[in-house]
This record gives sequence, C-alpha cells and structure tokens, in this order.
Amino acid sequence: MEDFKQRYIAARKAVIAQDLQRLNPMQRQAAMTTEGPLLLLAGAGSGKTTVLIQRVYNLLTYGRGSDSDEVPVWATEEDLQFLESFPARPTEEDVRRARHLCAVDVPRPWEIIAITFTNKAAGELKDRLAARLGPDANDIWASTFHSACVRILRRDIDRLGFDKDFTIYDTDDSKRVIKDVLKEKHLDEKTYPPRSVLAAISHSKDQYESIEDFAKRAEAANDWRMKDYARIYAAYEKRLRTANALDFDDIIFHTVTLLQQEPEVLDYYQRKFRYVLVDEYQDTNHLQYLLTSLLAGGYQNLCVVGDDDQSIYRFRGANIENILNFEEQYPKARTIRLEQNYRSTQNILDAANAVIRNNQGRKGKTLWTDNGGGDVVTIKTTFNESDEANYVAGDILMGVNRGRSFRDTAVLYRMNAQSNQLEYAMKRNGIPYKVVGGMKFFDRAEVKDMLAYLCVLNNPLDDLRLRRVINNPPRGIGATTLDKVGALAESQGASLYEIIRNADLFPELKSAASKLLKFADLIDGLRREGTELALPEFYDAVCDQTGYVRALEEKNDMESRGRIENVQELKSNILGFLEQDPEDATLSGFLNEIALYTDLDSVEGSDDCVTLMTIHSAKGLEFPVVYVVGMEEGIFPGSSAQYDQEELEEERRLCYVAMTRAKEKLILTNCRQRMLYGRTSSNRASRFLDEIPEENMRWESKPEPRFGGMEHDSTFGGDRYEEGWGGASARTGGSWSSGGVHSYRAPAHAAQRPLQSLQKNAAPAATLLQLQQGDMVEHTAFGKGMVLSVRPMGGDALVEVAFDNVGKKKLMLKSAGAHMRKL
DNA sequence: CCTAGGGAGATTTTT
DNA sequence: TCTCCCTAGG
Repeated sequence: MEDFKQRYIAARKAVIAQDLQRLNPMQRQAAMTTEGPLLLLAGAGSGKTTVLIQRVYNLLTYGRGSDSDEVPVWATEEDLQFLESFPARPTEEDVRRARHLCAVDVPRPWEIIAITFTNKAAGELKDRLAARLGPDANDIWASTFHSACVRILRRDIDRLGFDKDFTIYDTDDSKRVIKDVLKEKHLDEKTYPPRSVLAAISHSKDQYESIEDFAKRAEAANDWRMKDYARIYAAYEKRLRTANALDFDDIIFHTVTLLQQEPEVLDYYQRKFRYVLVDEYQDTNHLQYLLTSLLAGGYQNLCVVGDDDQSIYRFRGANIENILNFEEQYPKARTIRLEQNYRSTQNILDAANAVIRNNQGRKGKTLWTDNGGGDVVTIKTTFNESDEANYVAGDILMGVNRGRSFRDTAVLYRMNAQSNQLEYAMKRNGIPYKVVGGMKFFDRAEVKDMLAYLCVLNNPLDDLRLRRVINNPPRGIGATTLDKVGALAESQGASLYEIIRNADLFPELKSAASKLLKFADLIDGLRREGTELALPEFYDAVCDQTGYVRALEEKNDMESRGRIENVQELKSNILGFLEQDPEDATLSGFLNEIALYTDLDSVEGSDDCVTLMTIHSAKGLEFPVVYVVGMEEGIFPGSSAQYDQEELEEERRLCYVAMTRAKEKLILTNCRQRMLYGRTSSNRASRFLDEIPEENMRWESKPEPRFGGMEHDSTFGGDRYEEGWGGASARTGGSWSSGGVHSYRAPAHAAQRPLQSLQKNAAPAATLLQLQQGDMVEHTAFGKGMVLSVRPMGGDALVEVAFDNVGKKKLMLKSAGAHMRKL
C-alpha cells in the first residue's frame, strides 16, 4: 500500500513535469511548487513571467497535484500503470485521463490573485494568461496592488465611514490640497515644502502609523517642524474625508485597516484567495507587505517572485528587507533560484555579475547563459557630455550601417537631465528617437480638466476638482467669489457644491449668485442626463454643454487644436474601457480605472527609433544594443551615495539593472568634464567600471575610425585632447582610480587647457565637408542621397538631404558630416 | 485672464 | 544651465 502511494506520487509528478517540459529544471520546479510560502529568486532575463504563467496553468489544471502526498482513494493499480507508462505523445483522451488522475483539489480561477506593480505588467500578465488558459483567465485577479485594493474597498469601504463611490487623488491633487491647507493655516511654502510634507505623510502611511502616532512621534522628538507637519497632516486627512477622497497610499492603507478591523471581510478574502502571487516583490514597501500577509494569511499559499539585486526603488519606500527576510518571516518557505539567463551574452553577464558581487546585502545569485560569449563590453571615455552624445550617435549610425535597426538600441542614463545632450546629438544626426518619461497624456491640462468635470459629475462633493473646472472655460466666477464660497463651506461644514447650489440664500454672494446657480444647474442637468445616456454619449454631452471644447475652438490656434485632439483621445479611452470591462461600464468605474492608469503602457512604439530613458524606466525591458552614459563618480553612483553604504548598494543594483538590459552589445561611456546645473566638474570614472573584469571589457578611448579613410574626421574635441590626457592608459596607469581607492589627480597641464579654447580649435571650418545644393552624398547609415539645401546656422549648417531609401532628412553639418562623404 | 519675468531647485517613479 | 511655478502687472 505504501509502495503504491509512493509510486503514484512519483508518476503523477512525472506526468505533470512532462506537461511542463518547455521549462528548464529550475523553472519547472518553481511551477510545480504550489503549496505554502515560496520565494522565487528570478534573475534578470530568467523567464520569470513564463514561470508565473506556467505555475498558474499548473494550479488550474492539477491543483496541488504536483506538490502533494495525497493519493485519491479511488485510484487503481491500472490508473497507476497508465500514469507510469504515459506516452511521450499522448492522445487527447490520454491527456484528459491524466488530468483527471493527477488533479488534486483544483482551485477556481477567482481563487487566484496575482499582484504586480504597474498596470502595464498587470496587462501583460492578463494577456499571457488568456493566451495560455483561454477565457478562464478573465476570472483570475491579475492586477496591481492599487486596483486590487480599490476593488476590495469598493465593496466594503462604507465600514470605514467612506462612501463607496470615493474618488482617488493623484499626486498633483494631493499637492494641491497641501497647498490649500498651508494657505489656510498661514504657513509658508518655503518652510513647509509641499513635496516634503507629502513625503512625510506618505512615509508615515507606509509604516502604517496612525495620525495620532505621527503627532506623538513629533512630540517625542520635540521637533517643531514635525509638529507642524502633524497639524498639516491632520487637516489634509480631514479634507480628504469630507471630499470622500483617497490618495494613493490611502488605497492600500485603508484596505489593510479594513482587513484588520473587520473579521468578516478578512475571512472572506482569506478563504477566497487560496493562492496569492506577488511579482517584483523586491519593490514592495511595508504597507504592501502587511497587505500581502493579510491576504495570504489563510492558506499561506504565498508565492513571491523577485530579484533582490534589482531592488531600485528604496527612495519611494521599497524595502529590500521584505525579500531578504522572507524566509525568516515564513519559516516554512521554500526558495528556488532561477539563474539561467536567456537574454544576454556571457560577457555581459560576467561583467554584471562581477559588479553586483560587491554588494553585501543580497541573497547571492550568479547568472549564466547558453548564448555564448559574444562581444566584450565596450567602455568609452570622451572629453565632455557633448562628445559623449556625439560618440553614441555616431556609434548608432555605424551599427545601422552594419544592418542594425534604430529600434534595437536604447540609451540609458541616471538622471533625466542627461537626456538633453543626447537629444541634440540625435537631432543633429537625423537619428529618429523617442524619450520615455516626458509629458504624459493624463498629465496634460486639458485631459485633467475633462476628467475633473467627470469627477465632479460623479461626485459633486469633490471640492478639489470642482475648483479646477468652475471657471474653466471662464464663467465670470473669479478667485474672490470662490474664496467667499470656500469660507461659507468651511463655516457651514458643507461642500463647495452645496453652497453653490444654494447661492441665493447667502447675501454675501449677491451678484455672483446667479452665475453660481447657473453652474449648479449645468452640473445637475448633466448629472440627470448621465443616468440615461451611455458613457460615450454622455462624454460628448459634457464636452458640449460645459462649453469647454467650444472655448478651445474659438481660440483656433495650433495649441488648441492639439488640445481638442487630446480631449477626443480621451473619448477613445472611454471606448477602450467599455470594451475591456463591459460589466462595470459606469462613470465611476471608468474614473477609478483612469485614476490608477498612466500611459507608461504606451512605451512600445512600433516606430523604428532609438529609445532614450532613465535606467529606472528601463527595468524589465531588453534591447540588443544598450548604451549607458555618464559612468562617473558623482553621477552614477550619485554624490549622495559617496558616503552612504546603503545608497551605494542601491546604485550598484541600478548599474546591474542597466547592464542586464543588453542582449548583445553593451557600451558604457563616461567623460572627463561635465556640465551639471551650470557647473563644470571633472569626475572620476565610476567605480563600477573598475569592478568589471579586464577580460570582459575593452576600454576604448579613441573614437572609432570614421567613414573609409576620411581624414577630416574630428567633430568637436575629436582625438585631440586624448593625447594630452593619457586616454586609454588611465585605467592601468591608476591615476584615475585604482582598486577602490579613488584619488584623482588631474594632469598638471589640465588647467592650461580650458574648455573654451579647446572647442574653438577643435572644429576648424576647414575640416568641414563642403557641400552645396545638388551634391550627391553617401551617409554611413542612410545611404546615398542628394543635397536639397544648405543653410548656414551659427557656425554650423543645416543640410537637407533626400536619401534614396529613407527619404528627406535634416542634418547638422558639423555632426553629420563625419558620417557622410561627397560622391 | 493671460504673460512675462524672477526665483528656487534640480536623482531616480508608480499608483 | 534649465525648467517649472508663482506672482505681479497689463
């Protein structure tokens, strides 16, 4: 009997393993470990999402069959033999029978929750689950922390004294409220920067600290500023309450409170979620940790996936200890490491491994790959940031010349401020590019305006949004009137809307009363229509009746036209929402969705262009060719990391993330002189460069040879300064940096070579390509073309060329000339 | 209500 | 150095 049991369990595992044969052994083990706490340490590019999908598939197909000692009482010897001799190529009937024999207590899709951080990640997860599992996938809770919590709160938040159709304030809204509070309390924005106040509030909420405890902490520390923060915090919170609003932290904070205070609710969700998965666990903060423990507290089937080496969000509260201490918090936890990398070459991985090895606070992993050695990592030192950008641009063009596409390439930097020079270089050279992280669709004023209208229509008590729209378009309701209304609202304990609705009852408002009532009528009228119209038609009515779009039309300039387009674009968002979620096609449903949505989701453009972004935004992405610029002490690692070990380790993880984005080619650059915040400074080479083993890198200091033997190849500083500065020998010479001790000595003659004179000498007009209209040229990347025009522009020239293959392009002669020759 | 100009402040970012 | 935000003035 015992023997039968053992054999059955083994055979069952083997059959399930066969179903998961596309996974490597570690991945398969991860997918088959279904019960109890599981820590899945998934290195960069190790196929983490694939494992997650397969794990859910396994759960929904076999339940705990792959991870259980139970044998069905009805199982017969014949069943066992069937499993033991399961064919490599089973028929459909075989599969059906195997599933029946192997399944143990299969959960329903809605008993599984998979939590991610971004909407993008949640969307991808949903899509891939749907592709693997079909319609069942729709019932799995695959969502972000925030949207899962909103869903929970929408059911039961009335138990905490909020209305169920609460609104969500984004960071800007919160800031607005803080500013209002400061004004009301006659506190100075300079002494109490709203940013800092919000950061303190957010931090407090993250620690799951009550307002009272915050105040007590301030008392105990006897810190007058903190005490004032506590007062501001209290007023802020009161305002959110009366507006029936939650800020981003509240969404999770109140969910935790709800679960802790209401045993019925807790019990409901603990029974419901038999399996809990959390992705990017290294990015969770304390509050999210609390939430996770509560949700998984029933069955304890908690699988967290993450990579301690990629924890790069400490500054916003991410607590790397969550993942480092998981095994202590869950003593029964099992740990599985995914170390096989499917993305990069071994040289890139060796370099990245060597860098991250210098960190103390880590679990320890070593990535390896079957992909082969590939090219060594290139390190390039240039004179200043403009040269650096030119080098990157030139190298990209050369890559294109060898058959790469622009879209294969990403340029990563530590700070957004670094993108400027790069953008210029791309523009000058006619390289198509996009910058990730600029102005976002939902941050645009007109989009926010329309959303504010919808918020007010959904919830007229929303004072904040009401203020935004009441005089937009102008309705003759100015600041003075609003101040009076605000004061009345305060003294009556009512909302702005309630005062406005009854404006004729207040003599103070006299002349403004009719305008206010008219606005209230507008809101009420639209609200009535809202009960009858479908969402898209309702939106049209709002655009029309508020006069918002008409005001833009009357302006009739370029900018307004763009704005109208965005207002219309918002309608397609509504349509998209309806398609995706037809059941919850209400206004408040849409607003809730939108409040948690940012347009990072649109990162993958199909256009063939180079991507410029910060390292942070690059996390999770991959590119065949990756440039990381600004590898300098003071930049990367940044200055605040110089004397702070924790911070330094975070920067090193960031470096690790940057390096592991590259599939085939990784190029790291730095420069000797950089202008930052109006100051020029000489920075030592980043210590991270020293941490890369010699055998995996090549420190290049000379610019790559340019187009077939052209002599006049110096763009700016060109090679010139290299001689004076010692160039490539810097590393071995040790004057820049040697073995962790960083004592930089500037070469003695550096002072005699100011940047100014150097630049003047560097690009003498004589070396420039002489071009005129009608000339035929050949460009490294764009091929042959004809010069359409040459227009002198401030010591340089703008050349327009019609290329045979890529069409017309405008190029700057000084930069592009180096990649072009006259035919 | 809009615009220009001064002043401050400037890692990194999602929800 | 650049950019954003507030304020003062038209």
